[in-house]
Amino acid sequence: MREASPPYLEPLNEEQKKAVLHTGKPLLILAGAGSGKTRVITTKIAWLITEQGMDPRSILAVTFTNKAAREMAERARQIEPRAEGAMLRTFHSFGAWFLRRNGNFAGLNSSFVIYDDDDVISLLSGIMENAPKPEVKQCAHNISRAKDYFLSADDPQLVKIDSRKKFRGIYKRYEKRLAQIGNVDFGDLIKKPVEILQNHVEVAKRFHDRFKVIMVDEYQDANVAQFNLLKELCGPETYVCVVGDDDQSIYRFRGAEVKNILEFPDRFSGADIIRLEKNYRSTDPILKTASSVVDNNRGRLGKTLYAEKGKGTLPVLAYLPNQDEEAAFCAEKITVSVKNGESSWSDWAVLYRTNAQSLGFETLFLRKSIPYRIVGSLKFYEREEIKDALALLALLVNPRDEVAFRRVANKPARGVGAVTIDKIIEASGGYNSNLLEAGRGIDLSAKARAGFDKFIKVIEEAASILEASDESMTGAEMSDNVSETKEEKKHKRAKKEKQGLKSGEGLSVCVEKLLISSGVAEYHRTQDEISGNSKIANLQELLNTASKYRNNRNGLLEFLEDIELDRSMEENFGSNTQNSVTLITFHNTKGLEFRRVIMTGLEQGIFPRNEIKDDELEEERRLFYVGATRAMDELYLTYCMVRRMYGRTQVSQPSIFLREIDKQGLQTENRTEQSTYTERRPFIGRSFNPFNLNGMTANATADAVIEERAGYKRGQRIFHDDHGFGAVMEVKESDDGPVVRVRFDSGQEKRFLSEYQGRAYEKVSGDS
DNA sequence: TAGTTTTAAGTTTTT
DNA sequence: CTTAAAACTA
Repeated sequence: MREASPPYLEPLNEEQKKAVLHTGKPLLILAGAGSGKTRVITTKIAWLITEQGMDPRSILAVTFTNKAAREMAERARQIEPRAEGAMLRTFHSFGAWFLRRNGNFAGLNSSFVIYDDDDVISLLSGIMENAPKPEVKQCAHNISRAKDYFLSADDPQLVKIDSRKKFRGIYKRYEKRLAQIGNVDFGDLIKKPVEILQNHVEVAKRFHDRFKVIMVDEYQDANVAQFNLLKELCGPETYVCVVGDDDQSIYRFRGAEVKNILEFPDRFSGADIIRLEKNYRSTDPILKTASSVVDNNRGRLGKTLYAEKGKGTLPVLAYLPNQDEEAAFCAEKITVSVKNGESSWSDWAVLYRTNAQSLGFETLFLRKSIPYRIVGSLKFYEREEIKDALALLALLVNPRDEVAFRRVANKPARGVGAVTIDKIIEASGGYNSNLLEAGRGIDLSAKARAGFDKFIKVIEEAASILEASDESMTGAEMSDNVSETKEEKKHKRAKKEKQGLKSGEGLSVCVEKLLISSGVAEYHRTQDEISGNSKIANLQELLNTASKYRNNRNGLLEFLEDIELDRSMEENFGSNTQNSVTLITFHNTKGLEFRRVIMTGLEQGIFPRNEIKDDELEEERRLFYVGATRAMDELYLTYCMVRRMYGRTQVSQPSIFLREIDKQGLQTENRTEQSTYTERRPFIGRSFNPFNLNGMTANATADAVIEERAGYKRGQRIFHDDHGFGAVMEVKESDDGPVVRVRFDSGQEKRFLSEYQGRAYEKVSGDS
């Protein structure tokens, strides 16, 4: 039946073509970085539609980040417009979509709200009465991990996550409370759908009938629960195709199991494996640099990537005096290149390990008028005023939401104190109890009663505005399996607006009313006046975003869900970000590419992080590999001599990764020579060669100089008048001179400024 | 008990 | 240095 092969297959190489045309059995595509896996997936979607006559709606493709999902949808649509009908989502957004329609099988109302980590901690601290905050956080984390591994509160395996006896009880109570409230956490978005599919054959059958093809991108980052979800979604007829690269597994800390990819052929019997080893993205020197680091890992399948691009300029290794100079270096390289017309702003990406590092680049780029955009979770949604607003909205869709209730019931103060709040929650007890109703029916002091009645009114009035424009949701609509992509939603929204539906205002009408009548707006306005914040401006920004949603219950649910699942909200904030430099964490770069990449902060303690175990070091190496392989043409690596951290300046040591790279394959640039810092600190003299990284000479020299200045050496035994005998653990620089860290035989550690030597403690001869 | 001031602690990474 | 928790005051 096949005629001449479609034109979009032309640019593919043999293996890629094989992967696209593959049918019949499960398929594992082992795709190295830059080997065109997104092209394979998107082309495959097009091919299935145009050549196999497949209904786009029966195709499901799952990714890990919203950005990847959007990009995939975009590229698939470019090849074949009908691909718009396919379902392209992140695992979590698929889970939410599933639960909105089938949550009733797990006793879940369709208008649940998704709790983020902060909400979970807040709920848990109510359960673990007067436990210290760090312990609550630990429990929250462990519960989340347990769900990653698909472990319920009664699972014997739970001890592997948390060995403490009480953990199981806490987990149980947490689950019970969450069920009473009727909300879910992130883990539930995966775990609950699996349970429903396992326990309800008829639901499973519906999904097996619906999705004939399931594809998973970045499969190396799937956790156990996500694997289970894939397994349950696959019926006997389903064609399953996963794409991954064990060298790019960077989410182990979140429960990702590389085993999933290694054991895929066992779990899906008869699976074929296709390897994509031709790299089209990067030049040979860039690929060599990336590989030389990840090659040091033990636990990997091992593969060779061939640079189809061939030769290119060598990556630049730059040594800078401090982080301000590091930012200046980036700014300079970028500006010069752009002004010369060699590149545009958007060709550039600045990568860092932790979000905190972005600040320095932001401030400098702002001053130098370098356009930039930050990719990553927006701290916008963590702000007090935004959380307040969202809590009010959450209460509107789910009046059982204890966490939201606690947050806003007495904000601004209206006489409903903690005691009253506890009383109301207590009274609500059990299932299906509306907190507002519960509060209405109990005895309260006159003051509390007046305040609480006001609060009820606020919520009810806002709800009535919503209800008024709600086209009531039919049961059919809820259980309907029809996919509704973002694009379709936008379409619908636009259409509604044309039909004269409060155009341009939408949901913001309701949000605004709520903010004003609750007094939250007024509260933050006065806060602004006192401390010169811009909380009101932030709330305004939230209103702008809300205006894009319909002013009814569904619109509100959609709004809250989008915020929980996609905190970047690019389409809402990204209007002026077309041509700008990208500031991004290493983790967030996964799946992206840039012509020119600057990897910053390559220092011990930053990247890789300090005090980590071997397997964690391997994950950091993979992270380095991911970052470096994002670069197409040019790669820059920067590290600093000193770095400010927690407000103190510390001498940095070059990242161990820099020692793993062959220096022959790099150009070096040293900007520390003329540094004023060097002049003030002559102890870092000629003998300190920053580029002599093979064999730790640089570090050893720097350390030795500091130790000499301090008059103490590592390992040395000392005696302290108050603390007794101990050993010097570390000698390092600080703003106030060398600092000595001592571990005393009693077990406790102390730090001393070495200038107090002789007064604070005497030296004792001998060593360990 | 609400709101302020003082003190301590702290940085992975994301859905 | 920034932010969260504890301690304190009105």
